[in-house]
Amino acid sequence: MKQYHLGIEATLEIIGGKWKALIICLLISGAKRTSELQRHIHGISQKVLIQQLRELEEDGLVRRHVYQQMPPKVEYSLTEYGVTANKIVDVMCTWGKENIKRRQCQGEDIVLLEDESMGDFE
Amino acid sequence: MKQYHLGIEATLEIIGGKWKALIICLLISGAKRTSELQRHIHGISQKVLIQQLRELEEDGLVRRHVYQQMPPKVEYSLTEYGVTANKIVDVMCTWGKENIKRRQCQGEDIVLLEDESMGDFE
DNA sequence: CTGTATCCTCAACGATACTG
DNA sequence: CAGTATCGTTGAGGATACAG
Repeated sequence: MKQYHLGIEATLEIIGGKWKALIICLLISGAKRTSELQRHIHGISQKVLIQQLRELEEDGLVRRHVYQQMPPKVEYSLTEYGVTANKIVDVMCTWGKENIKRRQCQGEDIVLLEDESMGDFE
Repeated sequence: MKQYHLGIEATLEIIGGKWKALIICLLISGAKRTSELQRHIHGISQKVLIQQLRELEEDGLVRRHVYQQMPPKVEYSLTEYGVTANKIVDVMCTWGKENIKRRQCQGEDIVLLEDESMGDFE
């Protein structure tokens, strides 16, 4: 019998990885292909990306859709349950933006480049 | 110049570690001693706990207060800024609880033992 | 393009002992 | 009790090559 002591423990197990919240964040704006995701997640390798997607799939947050065609095309999207994680990701985005502003005011040399090219292209 | 593409990236850098959100969660209910924290965070070693606390301190979320006495006593608490992270931790707790319920309904053998002994003692 | 399989590296973590 | 130092382990993640 697995035991938790706080709700947050379960949350961290599922989206506590280094990249998962970010992946969900990107998928909120719509289904994305593997390569698309990788392009938007700076520093992640293909191997790890796919691995994280698999785990999110197992936990019921992400759905994988294969188009039978050549060349291959695969899209990942959020399940209805995955969409509920929106709540978390959303506050994380907001808080993060404020954090960046705060640090800029303190003189840190950082910048937030809002990615334009995300909504709908392909 | 450090570049971010989404607000959430900054958030993950700061509280994306394995334990940090949990630590903040525990500190919301009030200042805690090192040993107290360790007791509530199952599976963390003292070394890592202190390390994470130091990082949270550097990022301005946590304050360290040393009582000059023997035996030594140190308490950690949230700064005003740390308290703002409440928003994130709070949804994570809520979502986690719902996640546990959901999985219980699906037949998983898990349980959430709400820690009684947390608010005020000592 | 998507995904698997290897190999390899490095940093995070655990355990322990020790200091104040 | 709080914290540091050291050593050893392990596993996550990177790089690359290759298959469908």
